[in-house]
Amino acid sequence: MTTAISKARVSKELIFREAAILFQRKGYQATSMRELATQVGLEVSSLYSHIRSKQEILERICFDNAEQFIKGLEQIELGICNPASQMQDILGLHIDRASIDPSSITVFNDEWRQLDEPALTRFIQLRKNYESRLLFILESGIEQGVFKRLDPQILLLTILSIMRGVHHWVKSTKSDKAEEIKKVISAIMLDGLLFGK
Amino acid sequence: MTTAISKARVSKELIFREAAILFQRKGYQATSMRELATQVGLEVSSLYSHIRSKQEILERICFDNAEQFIKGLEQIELGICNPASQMQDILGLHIDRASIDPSSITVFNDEWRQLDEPALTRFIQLRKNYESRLLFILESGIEQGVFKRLDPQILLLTILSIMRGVHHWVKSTKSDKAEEIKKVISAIMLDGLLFGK
DNA sequence: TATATTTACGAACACTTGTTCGTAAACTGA
DNA sequence: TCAGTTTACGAACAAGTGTTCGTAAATATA
Repeated sequence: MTTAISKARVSKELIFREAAILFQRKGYQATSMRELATQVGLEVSSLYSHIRSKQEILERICFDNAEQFIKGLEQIELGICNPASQMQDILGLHIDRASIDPSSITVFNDEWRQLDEPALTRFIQLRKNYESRLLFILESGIEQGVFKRLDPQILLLTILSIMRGVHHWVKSTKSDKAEEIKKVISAIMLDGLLFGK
Repeated sequence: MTTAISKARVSKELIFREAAILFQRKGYQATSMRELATQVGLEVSSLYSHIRSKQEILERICFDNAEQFIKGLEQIELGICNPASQMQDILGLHIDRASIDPSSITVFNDEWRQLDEPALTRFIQLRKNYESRLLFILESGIEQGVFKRLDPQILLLTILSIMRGVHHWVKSTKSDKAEEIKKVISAIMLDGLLFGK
């Protein structure tokens, strides 16, 4: 009867993807569902045919990424028990993930505080667990004499800081040179940094 | 006539201090003026006897810190023109400021995106200027053969990442060991990092 | 084809947001 | 003491928030 213009239907995935981009640009709180709707090409209320709530989007982004990192770490832990190469692999893991999906990672890094309870506590728990496993590798490396004898806690935080920053310069460096970045950071972190030649 | 219970009057400074703490904990957008009011011990409307707007608070926090860093950098630039010691001083500058006022620095680092125009553009401009001056020091160091010949852009971003993370572990490390942190990070950044002995 | 399920919509709701206004109290300086 | 200024308050406002609901169209299933 009416002209049958087939409206391009929208997938759940698209919503999460666009949400990640908006959350990255403006932050979770500053992004409205109406904004997300127009970005996706829907009316606000239509979003709720796909998702339960705004929080659900944030939770999915955060915990999906958490899962990826945990799985990656498990692989590394099961590999050769060599702290130096393990650390290098962990660097690679973070840089790769930041390259693959920068906006999602940014939300994971910066917006997890906006999680409601009980998700927030659960997330922090995962994070703590992940970090303590990194700490273990660092301590092992120190004990084995392969890492310098520095405060492992501070070492850990330094490394995490660098990794939390990777997504920033995935964008600011022109080409898609994840490999280049990996090389430079490894050079800085492992081989020694600036000084000398 | 009535019982003269003197209401403890509130200073502008207190408002900015408490705001920084709240903005740090929950983010700028997630912090309401009503929340800030009760934290300060006032009713909402009373806040506006002291400040013009919520944005003004954020602007002041961001630009005050920017000014501090710029002034600090100027001092360093005017000092001995030795890239290695200059970098060390810059590390010290960031660590000191993060130790002195962690919440303010956190807002400066993480919440500046919530600035409205035209403050946002102005802030980004300041930041760009600051970073390009750091880049210059790095490039000088490379040219003089005192830094390794690595992509200075990536070097810069790595260093900035570390500094953006400092405020996190000022809290998580027990004692107030800014000096200890300075030593470890310098060791990592300048002398060489993990490997070897 | 007819039926059931998924997706899209407009309107509305209850609530929170930052901010303003008029006014009264508290303080300051003479 | 009195005038003038600063500070605090309650009430209210307009705008924006996430979300719900009933319904209709589109798609899938049979």
